[in-house]
Amino acid sequence: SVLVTSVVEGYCKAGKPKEAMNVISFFSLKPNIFVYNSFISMLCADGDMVDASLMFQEMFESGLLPDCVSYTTMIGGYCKDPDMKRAFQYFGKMLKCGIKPTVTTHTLLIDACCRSEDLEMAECLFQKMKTEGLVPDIVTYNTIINGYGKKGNLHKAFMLVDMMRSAGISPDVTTYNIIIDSLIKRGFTNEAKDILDELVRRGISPDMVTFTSIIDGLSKKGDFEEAFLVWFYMSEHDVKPD
RNA sequence: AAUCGUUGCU
Repeated sequence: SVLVTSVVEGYCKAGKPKEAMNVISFFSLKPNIFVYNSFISMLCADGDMVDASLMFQEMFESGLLPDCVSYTTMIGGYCKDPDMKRAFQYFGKMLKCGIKPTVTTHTLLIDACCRSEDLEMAECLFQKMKTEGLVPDIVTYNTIINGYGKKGNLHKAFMLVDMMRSAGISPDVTTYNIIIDSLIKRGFTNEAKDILDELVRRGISPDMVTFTSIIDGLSKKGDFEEAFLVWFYMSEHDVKPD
């Protein structure tokens, strides 16, 4: 069993989840739900939704009922694909099975809707989750702020920052990075700098993402001197790498 | 203990 574990681990680390699962079934071992979810997650990360859905089905047929994480993982896989039709199919399936989608499930779908430029659907999910008694967290807010920001609707993005504050959630470095990147990509360089100042004033440390976002934006604008100054500022201060 | 969601460049 120690041997099996290490062989399975080896296959997983080598990025071969299918082979690892074959080893498990060869020894007629019954994976539990955590093992199944981990494997489904690996396949989804690989973009292999064919095998992910096969494994989801296999889990079902072996008598293990997929849980919220199983469904959310599958939805996440299809959102990345992106195959929103199937993503929403799984969303419907989990509702039908009486499994309550979580904040994570909704955030995942909101993010995918934003990426497919369907801000209406994103907004709809955002409203719906609240009526179901779910409380959007900082990731949900950052996700939808990013959706509006990237689309150039900065007014709405700032409104959502206010909304999250009223909900008692303080914007974090990711929130600021999203706003700064959205501004700079639309050419609002000075406004982006103001936000950078605000971030520092609030005691948040800018990170690598903050600066690469600014430097990239300035370079694409052809403002290499400014870009260099920011780079210089960055090397003078201790910027946390990821 | 171990499985799902958000920001830049590449």
